[in-house]
Amino acid sequence: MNDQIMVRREKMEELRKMGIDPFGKRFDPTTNAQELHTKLDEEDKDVVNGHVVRVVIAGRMMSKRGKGKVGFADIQDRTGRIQIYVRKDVVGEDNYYIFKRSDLGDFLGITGTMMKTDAGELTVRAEHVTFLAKALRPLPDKYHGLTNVEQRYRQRYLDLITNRESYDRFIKRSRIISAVREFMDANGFIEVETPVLHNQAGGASARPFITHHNALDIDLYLRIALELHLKRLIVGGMERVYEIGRVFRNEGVDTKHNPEFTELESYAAYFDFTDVMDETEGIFRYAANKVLETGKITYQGETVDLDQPFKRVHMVDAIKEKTGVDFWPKMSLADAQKLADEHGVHYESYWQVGHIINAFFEQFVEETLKEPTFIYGHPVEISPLAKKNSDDPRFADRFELYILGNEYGNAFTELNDPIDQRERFEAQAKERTAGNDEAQGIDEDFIAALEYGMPPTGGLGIGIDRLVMLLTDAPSIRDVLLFPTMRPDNDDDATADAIADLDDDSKKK
RNA sequence: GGGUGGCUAGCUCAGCUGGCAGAGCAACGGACUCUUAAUCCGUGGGUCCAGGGUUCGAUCCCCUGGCCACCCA
Repeated sequence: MNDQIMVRREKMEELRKMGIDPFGKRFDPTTNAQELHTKLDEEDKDVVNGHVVRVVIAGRMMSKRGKGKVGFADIQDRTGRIQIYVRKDVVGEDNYYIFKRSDLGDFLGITGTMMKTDAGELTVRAEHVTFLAKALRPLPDKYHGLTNVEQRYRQRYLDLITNRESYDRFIKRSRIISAVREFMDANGFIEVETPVLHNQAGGASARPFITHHNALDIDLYLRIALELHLKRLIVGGMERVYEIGRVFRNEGVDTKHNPEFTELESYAAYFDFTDVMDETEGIFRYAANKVLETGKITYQGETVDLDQPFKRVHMVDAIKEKTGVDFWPKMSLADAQKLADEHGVHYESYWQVGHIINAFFEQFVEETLKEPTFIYGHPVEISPLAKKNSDDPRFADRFELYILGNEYGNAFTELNDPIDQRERFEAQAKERTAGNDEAQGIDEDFIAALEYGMPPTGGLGIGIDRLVMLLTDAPSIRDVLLFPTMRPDNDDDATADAIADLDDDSKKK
């Protein structure tokens, strides 16, 4: 315990002795910082000072400038900051003492009247200061804020207190998600909730987290996608459904990936993937305009106009344009492997032609797609849940949305032929055996659902975190996650982990 | 998985070629009735990420480990 913490504890006891609860009780603010600034910032000093406007505000004291018998402080609430002015001759000796002894970080309630200072700053002239809660630990530097990246993630509350741009970004995140819901609701979709615990991980290519249910004595998987349950609801006749939910993928962590993240998935009966393109454009455009009040955005120094129609390009055409390699002619696996060798594209033994086409796309095209672009016509081999194109069954009626080289969405005309679906699952199972541990298994219950009949359907998945990054100009996914996944930093935890690792090792043996 | 960088007071950061651990903010005491990164005078505050090694002597050099960030695959 350092000196500052000890001093604050002493002050806490001092308050108790004065009959003041250092952790306070219910308080009734009548307004907030933003409302006051909006109403009065533009008014002349004489006008503000000439009228008695009584207000009650509450918040955390962020800075304090005192003279002997008069002091100023900045109070921060959820809407911003407002200065207060406390005079000993106004609030009285005891009350002034409480103000004077309060620390940065303490919560105060102020009853007073509005004024403007000589410098023109809107200020609450206190008539009384109510002590609301003691901060027993000192806040980060009032000027620099908290800059230590690790600490900002581990102790997000400190980041939120001291770094307003971070606070505002999370407010925007909330508004973006609300806007997405508004758009979906307005288009006749209903929001549903499907299980997080799955008997079988499916709907995407990813390694799942495994957990265990004690009473049933079964292993369960945390979902890696929402897809297969939502499509069961289309079978059930709900016609337009969406879910915004957390999915979990047991893979690495970097600036674009967190083990748990938020996905929007929607399914609409009688849509095909071109309708879903329209839907996707609508979501992006609506969210941007609703939250940013413009479709023209800047992300990491690059500008994008979401109000313009998004480009629509077939994957094979995009590859041809960038590399000159033409995958339209029918070719054998050996032909494709030769092309891959010539262009330095790595491939696995179990890959088919389609996998190689996709690898060309990822290696040569993806990062060049700056303008919002729907890349469609993915190879069937990497699209086990998408319907084949009726003119060219090598490709699926599927698209991904790219903006500034990053992927934001994945969608297709859903495969509703249960016979074909079984074959696709079997191909996945074969890949799994061949060494792809991200390939899916065969979901018999899902196939059974399809056998009862699913209407032609268009489905969509959008990474909400990526969307929030784009709209809030955040360089890392961790900047839009309140509590990103972190290793424990506690020594005791580290020891516990080490022991757990030893246990795992002994089990393997 | 590989590479690079970071970890020093509550926070933000210095710390030279290896020679008594530093500043600003914050805190404490004092002065000050329109300040605003308040000012002025004074004071206290350290597991230099951890462990080992080299050395008369290590925040600094070496090794091992931890956590974080960035880049690459």
